[in-house]
Amino acid sequence: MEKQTVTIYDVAREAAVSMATVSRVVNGNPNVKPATRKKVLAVIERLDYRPNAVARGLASKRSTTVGVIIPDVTNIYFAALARGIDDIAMMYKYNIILTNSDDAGEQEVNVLNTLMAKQVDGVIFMGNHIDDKLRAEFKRAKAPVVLAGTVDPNNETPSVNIDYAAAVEEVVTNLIARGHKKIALALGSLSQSINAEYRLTGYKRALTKAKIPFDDALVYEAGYSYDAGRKLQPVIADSGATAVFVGDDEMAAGLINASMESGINVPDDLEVVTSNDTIITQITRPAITSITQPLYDIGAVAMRMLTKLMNDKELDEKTVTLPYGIVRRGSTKSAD
Amino acid sequence: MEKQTVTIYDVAREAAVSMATVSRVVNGNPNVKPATRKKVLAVIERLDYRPNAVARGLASKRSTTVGVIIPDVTNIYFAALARGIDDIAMMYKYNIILTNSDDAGEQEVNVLNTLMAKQVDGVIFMGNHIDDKLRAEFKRAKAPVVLAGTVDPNNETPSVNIDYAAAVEEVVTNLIARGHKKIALALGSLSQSINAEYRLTGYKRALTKAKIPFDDALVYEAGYSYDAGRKLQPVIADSGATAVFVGDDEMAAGLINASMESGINVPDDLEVVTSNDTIITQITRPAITSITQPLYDIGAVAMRMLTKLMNDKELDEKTVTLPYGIVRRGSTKSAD
DNA sequence: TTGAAAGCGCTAACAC
DNA sequence: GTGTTAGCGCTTTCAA
Repeated sequence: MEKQTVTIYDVAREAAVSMATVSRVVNGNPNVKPATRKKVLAVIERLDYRPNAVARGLASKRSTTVGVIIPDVTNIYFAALARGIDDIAMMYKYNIILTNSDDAGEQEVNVLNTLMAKQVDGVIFMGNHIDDKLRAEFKRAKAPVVLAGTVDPNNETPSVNIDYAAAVEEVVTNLIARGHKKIALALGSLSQSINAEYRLTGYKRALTKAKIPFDDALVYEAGYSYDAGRKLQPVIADSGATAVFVGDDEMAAGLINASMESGINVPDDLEVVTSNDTIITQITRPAITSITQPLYDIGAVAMRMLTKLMNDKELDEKTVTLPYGIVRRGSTKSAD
Repeated sequence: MEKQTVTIYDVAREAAVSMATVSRVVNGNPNVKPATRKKVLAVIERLDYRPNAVARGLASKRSTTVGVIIPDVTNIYFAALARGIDDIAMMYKYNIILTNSDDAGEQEVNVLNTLMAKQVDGVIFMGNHIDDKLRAEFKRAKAPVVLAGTVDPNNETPSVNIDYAAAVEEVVTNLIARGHKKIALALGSLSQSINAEYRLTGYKRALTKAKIPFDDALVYEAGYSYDAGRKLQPVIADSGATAVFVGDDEMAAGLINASMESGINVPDDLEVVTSNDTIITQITRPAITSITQPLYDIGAVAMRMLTKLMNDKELDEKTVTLPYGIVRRGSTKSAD
């Protein structure tokens, strides 16, 4: 299996120039006489020389790879961000080391450390919660970190998001306007700040505006999965809620399917609104009214910010808030 | 932003041992006196020393990273494989450089080359088609390549798959047994061998067994997307087909939703069977009968094979065929 | 415009 | 059990 490898030194010898010159032509340095460049290029071609990025990384202290920490590639929401990240990374000649963290703090720290060991030039972090431990690691890291679709309540780390609180507030306000008094909130764990500090906040703001008392019995912590949604359905049915805002599309799909199966009509008996506008929202019947987010762009913008940081440029704004929307589909009754 | 970096040399000096000894304890080499090890470990702790994986890679010629080429992370099917790959990689202390190829030959070749430049120890390739150009690159690569969920008709590259032809044959045979004579085949491009040489083959075998003449007007090349499925629906409706086998779950979902909306009942007027048993198949109404594949395991097994190859071990079998199943859901009529 | 030479931080013989 | 010494393949001053 061992194939001999041709190095910059071989090229230099064959072309009768120095390694430095070869390095210059490989790196597009303009200070090379066209004739020399041509000669070197010919030898490179003939020898099929491929620069060794690892050696280059060691010498230059830049690996041209960035780490991406994702809860789970299999999660449609985060996968969409990842695609935006990779496209922009590629555009800037970076590669992505992708690692799943399962949203587990310990794993996130481990992964971050192995990424640093691999000398990534930067890191994009996606997750549902950032605790002090993680924040400390970000600070300690010698490469910049940008959050994508991930909130840091302390606002210490640059990030790209939508205004989750405002979006939820708008959704719930719409629901209230249509007469709902008991609106359930189906979220992931409240230990995650996106839920506890943003979605819940938006929800409460809407209630307050409408002078509806907050009832924490209507707030449910479940998992972000289809089955979690199904399991939650009877619980929500018992609560007497007539509408529900859900934090994850798959969960919303499970909730809707289970409702319809048990004779609870969506939207007549229960209106459902979800969060991420993934393809799931179009596939269910009824289709799901959802907050819309520029998923791809969240990733893309985060990666753009990271490239700036990696080149020691200043960020125009540390916290980028992209616009959200709300798209009405069959899971809610038509506008009033 | 520059943080000074502590090297193996610093540790050696502080611990009053040689670099070699530090290297040994870092790498768990047993040939170190416990007392020495302890002393070194203490210094490592105190200095917060982190080995530089790039330097290690250059010196040892092993980067402990593998390249993963995926058509699109956003594709639920491939994402599921990717998760299996990453989990096993992590288990073996490898990291994954993930790159999207959009199934485009040229991009696949580029990406493969940059992965090789980064000195990956191996590559997992996922895609819908392998042409001669790509095969040549695989051969030329100095790191082993394993295909996951991807067929090489020439069988030159190690791979992990299910028996697509047999699965489709079984599906179509079942359909025929229930009285269908006109069964459509909704696939991706026939230039992709998984379609042209496997699914189509299985389809034809089933027809032949039942002495039903093959009609290529019933074979449709569409895209692997929800919208492609929707667009295909009227075409299939016009064909007079009473059943259809679909090559992608999202496409099947689009086909089903569009059918129901235009008054064609699934499964009464049109039975639908799909290929990948992703979560999509449970979300639609009716839910979709599907071939089941051990998605995660396809990735996991491929990665296991790759670890063997990377350690110059022999493969028990070059082509691994994992078992498939068929799960009946609402998009087909109940068993006869 | 080009070359010489000194590393980058680590591993891997080899010697002791 | 431990140290010495070459590199790994490249970038990057510094001189020329």
